[in-house]
Amino acid sequence: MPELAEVAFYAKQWASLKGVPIARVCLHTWSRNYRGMDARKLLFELPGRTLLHWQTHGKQMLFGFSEGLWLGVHLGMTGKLYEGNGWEDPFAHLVLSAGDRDWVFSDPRQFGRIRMDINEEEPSWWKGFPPAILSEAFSMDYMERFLHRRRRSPIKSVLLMQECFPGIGNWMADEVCWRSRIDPRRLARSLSHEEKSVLYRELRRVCEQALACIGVDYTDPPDSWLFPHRWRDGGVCPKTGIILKRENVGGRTTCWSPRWQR
DNA sequence: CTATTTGTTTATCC
DNA sequence: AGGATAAACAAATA
Repeated sequence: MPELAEVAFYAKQWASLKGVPIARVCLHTWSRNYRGMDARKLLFELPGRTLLHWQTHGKQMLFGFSEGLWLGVHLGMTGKLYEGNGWEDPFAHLVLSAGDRDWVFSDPRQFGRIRMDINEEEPSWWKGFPPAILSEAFSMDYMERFLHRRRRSPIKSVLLMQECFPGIGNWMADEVCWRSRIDPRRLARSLSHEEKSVLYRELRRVCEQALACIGVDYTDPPDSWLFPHRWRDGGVCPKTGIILKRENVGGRTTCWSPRWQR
């Protein structure tokens, strides 16, 4: 379930690998997680190297190892990173070991992606990402221009486009629409300037607040959010007490509060 | 057995 | 050309 805050959390789970030279690497070369690369390269290149630093951008992660090795990780739909016993996990697809400790990438559905580069500089695919939602460059004006370009799509679908909203996924998009009191099915062009400005504000607040709970220790957001109610059968809007509605919007199941969101 | 899943890429159609 | 939409990917769970 990794979106912005979950990705921030999972990236931190490998922080304890920092400064520990990798002794052994285990993986399945056939795994779909390695599409576009030769997984055997990891077996040759990773042992002996040390994690120096890491960063995230939206749902993307980049781990920088000694002597210019970069490991890119995307968690897809069901990926996770953790420190623990890799042998106990039937879906472990990459296990880095040192002493008796394992750092594991696990992903049952294999929609995630691992990539490796050897280069002094950060790999080229890492550069040229759109501005992070919480950065200075992500201005109201910038967001409005994108909404105009995507004016014929439902606002829910627009929020899921990583080219403008890096890190936003299904639950965050629903949360932002709910807080902004906007019906997720509405086309982007139907939003007034006032509504866009509420959307902009709530978008940034959801990112900030999700990073402060899920991003820190995976604590669920409180019951005052849509989050804990949206998948529950018979779930009720915390604002109105009315039963939440669920419907497919732009190919994704979407949850909203009928009277509350217009 | 069927439908569903918090993501992305590709094909197809407009 | 650029944009919208649906399907595909894999495997668990209800």
